[in-house]
Amino acid sequence: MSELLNFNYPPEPAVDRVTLFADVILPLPLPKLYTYRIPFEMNDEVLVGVRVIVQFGAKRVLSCIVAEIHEQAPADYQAKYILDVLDDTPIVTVPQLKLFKWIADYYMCTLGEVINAALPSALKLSSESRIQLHPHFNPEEDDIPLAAQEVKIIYALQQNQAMTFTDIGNLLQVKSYHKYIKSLIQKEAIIIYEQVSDKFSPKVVKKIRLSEHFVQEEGMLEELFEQLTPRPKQLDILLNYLQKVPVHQDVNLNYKGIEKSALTNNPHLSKSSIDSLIKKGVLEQFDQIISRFPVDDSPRQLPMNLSEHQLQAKDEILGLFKEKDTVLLHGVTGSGKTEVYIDLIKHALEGGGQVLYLLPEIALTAQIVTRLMKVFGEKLGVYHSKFSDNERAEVWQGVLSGRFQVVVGVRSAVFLPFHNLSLIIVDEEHEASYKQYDPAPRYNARETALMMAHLQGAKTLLGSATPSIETYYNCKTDRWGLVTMLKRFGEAQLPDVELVNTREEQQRKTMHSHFSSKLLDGIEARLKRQEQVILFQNRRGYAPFISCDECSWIPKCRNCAVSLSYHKFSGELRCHYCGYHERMPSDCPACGATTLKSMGFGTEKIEDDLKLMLPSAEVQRMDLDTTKKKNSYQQIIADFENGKTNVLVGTQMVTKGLDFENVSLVGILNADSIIHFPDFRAHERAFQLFVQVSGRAGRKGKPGTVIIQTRDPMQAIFRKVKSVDYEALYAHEIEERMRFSYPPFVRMIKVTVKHADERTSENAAIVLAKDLTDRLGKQQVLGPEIPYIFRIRNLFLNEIHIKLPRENVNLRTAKGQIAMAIQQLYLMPDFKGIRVVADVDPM
DNA sequence: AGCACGCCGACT
DNA sequence: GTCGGCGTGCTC
Repeated sequence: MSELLNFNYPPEPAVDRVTLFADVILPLPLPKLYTYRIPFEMNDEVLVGVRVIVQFGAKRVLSCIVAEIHEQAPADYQAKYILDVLDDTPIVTVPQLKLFKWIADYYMCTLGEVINAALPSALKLSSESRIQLHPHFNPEEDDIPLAAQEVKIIYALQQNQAMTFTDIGNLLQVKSYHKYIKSLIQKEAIIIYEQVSDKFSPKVVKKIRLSEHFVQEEGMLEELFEQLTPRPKQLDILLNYLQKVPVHQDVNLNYKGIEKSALTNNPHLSKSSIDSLIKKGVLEQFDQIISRFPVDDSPRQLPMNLSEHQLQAKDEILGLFKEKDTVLLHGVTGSGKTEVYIDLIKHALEGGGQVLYLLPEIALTAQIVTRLMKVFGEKLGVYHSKFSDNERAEVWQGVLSGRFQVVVGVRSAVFLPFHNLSLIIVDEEHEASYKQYDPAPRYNARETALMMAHLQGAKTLLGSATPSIETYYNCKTDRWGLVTMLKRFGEAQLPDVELVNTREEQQRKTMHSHFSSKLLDGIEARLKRQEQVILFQNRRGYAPFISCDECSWIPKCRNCAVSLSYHKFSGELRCHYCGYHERMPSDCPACGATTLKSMGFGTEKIEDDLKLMLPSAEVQRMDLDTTKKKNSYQQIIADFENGKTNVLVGTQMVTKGLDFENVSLVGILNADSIIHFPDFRAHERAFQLFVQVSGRAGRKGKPGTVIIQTRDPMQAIFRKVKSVDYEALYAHEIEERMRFSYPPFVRMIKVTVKHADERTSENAAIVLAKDLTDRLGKQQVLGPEIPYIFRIRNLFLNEIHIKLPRENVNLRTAKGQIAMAIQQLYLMPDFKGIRVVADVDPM
């Protein structure tokens, strides 16, 4: 038949029903994808990126993400059918799937682990076994002998329709309730089924509006008034509604209606009369999905004016973006980087793209969110780890739908379903907290952001006052662009850094507990002048350990190779690695002496000592222990901001992003513990930390003072801190990194071998290291060595460090070799129960 | 990750 | 004799 003739016929019905298969990512740590068959009727609904429900194994029903659709029937097994499709449109985008694949490859984990970390659990479905009465079972009539416990279960099921196993367990209050369930199944009194439920529930409000014909047709309202005259209450409601929604002015207002509660909270208007109006068909009730995030309706801030320096920085950045994908904005604390970011975000939005603004957790404060809200209003999504799961799911949906054009978020915000990114900002890019340490995926959000930008053709702006050596190296070698802002905003001066030799003060006996006389005098002087003080101590708790004066006994964790920290407030000894805790003993369990003394010091002791020495001071502590509750962090900040507290003692938390105008002194209690940390990044971190803390001192005209307590003020790093000489630090560090082969000259992978038995762990690590050496070469493999903390959660640790040269090594091949070596180890009968974890680019 | 199948100790 | 402990292995 010629094509011309065909032209007159309607299109053929789809007789050729294609058999399609879907490869899905299960939210489990499994190395590969699983292939399911798509039922014909779902051919159009199953798309890459939607969630589908499948049966996995004999019982389990799981929701998973479709990664690929094809016609290739599996050769060696019968594919099961997909049971259901959950989404009309994909909830994971194609560029996202590419990114997840990259994360799994690069960080040596499974796609399932990435999906698990990425999806808010409200979007993950859970299957729970449910128990209900057997449909043919009638407890009143059927005469089946039942045990007393079984009767109890049947009775409860009559009340509840369906129960879970845990419900039954709670009901019977015995451990071995399974046998009763089993027995009841046998007696055909109950059945078990799987239920998958969507946990995400949008927040809705009940709203009401007038039924349409009353507003659409002339004269209907007048008629209604007459009708309702004998019903004064109902008339009242109608009048009230019309007052709030002036339909006569604009008919369209009716469509939006008003919240039902807006009428019922008036004592004269009762819910029942509203309901009867609904019944009559005068009003109609409808649900509206509303945002869990309060929308800031306050007028948009006037366009802010960038300072000359900020404007210049912005222009430079935009200029560099023309040739380079990544630019570092090196701006000292207080140089006003945030305004530059905001301006760039606006610029990107005008171009129609999405923007992701990443911040470390401690820097994502209410202050910054409020500020961004003022500028971007409803377009801004916030993604914070303290948010509830529903809130996170809502941001996810909002990014998908395009409601949120800008997202400000923490590390995990890199997982959001962007599909049209044009700019990513990674503020405080040097922060170690961008790296997830445990569990997998052990990803670095900065690197992940760079890859995402690459995949979506977006630009990345990294920002820091103290860039990481790796980042700066990339700028120095011209891979990335560099823009500097080294002037403090408003000509604020650099703080004056004073070093105090605590060794000398100790000899002169002028130390008061852990305070040098200089620091203590400094604090007192500020208090007199009504100024505020921040004290930094990089250790929480009261004391890192306690010791008996008589017999030198030191309490240790029973699960980890660490001493227990003393937390005075709770009267406990705590392990900071596994959370084990016990009551602080009153006398020594070893010798019975009552001479237990705390050794060293943490934030809690600083707070305590200070309260004793300066009773008039209002001291507040800010660390992991005081900020666990949802709003406690905000409260502490607020109290300090409005002057309720004069001295803030804290860990890392006090170093980030907080701008207090009245702080004129910052004290660093024990600089040495930070400088002498056994790690190749110790100096870099110490510099970053000291400079960041110092940045809290003196703003807006008041030059601040920083007092650093150390046993050796001659250490070179202090000169660099004093003059905030980043270049000097970089020059020194990069030289060391080159000489001793550390990043950025090599890529590092830390392989940790864990086992409950010390010898097994050690032997396995030796065998693994040998295998790795054979595969990768002698130069590349270091160790195994026993880490400083050699036992955590009852597992003995051994570490192997792998250094892969940047050039001439195929990273992918090398990782494949490492994965194979680990697989090989797992197969050895001697090492049953061994756990091996690979951490790529460890921090 | 779960859950099933499978092989050895303390109880109805 | 059974219930039940958790070791190993598989899940499209």
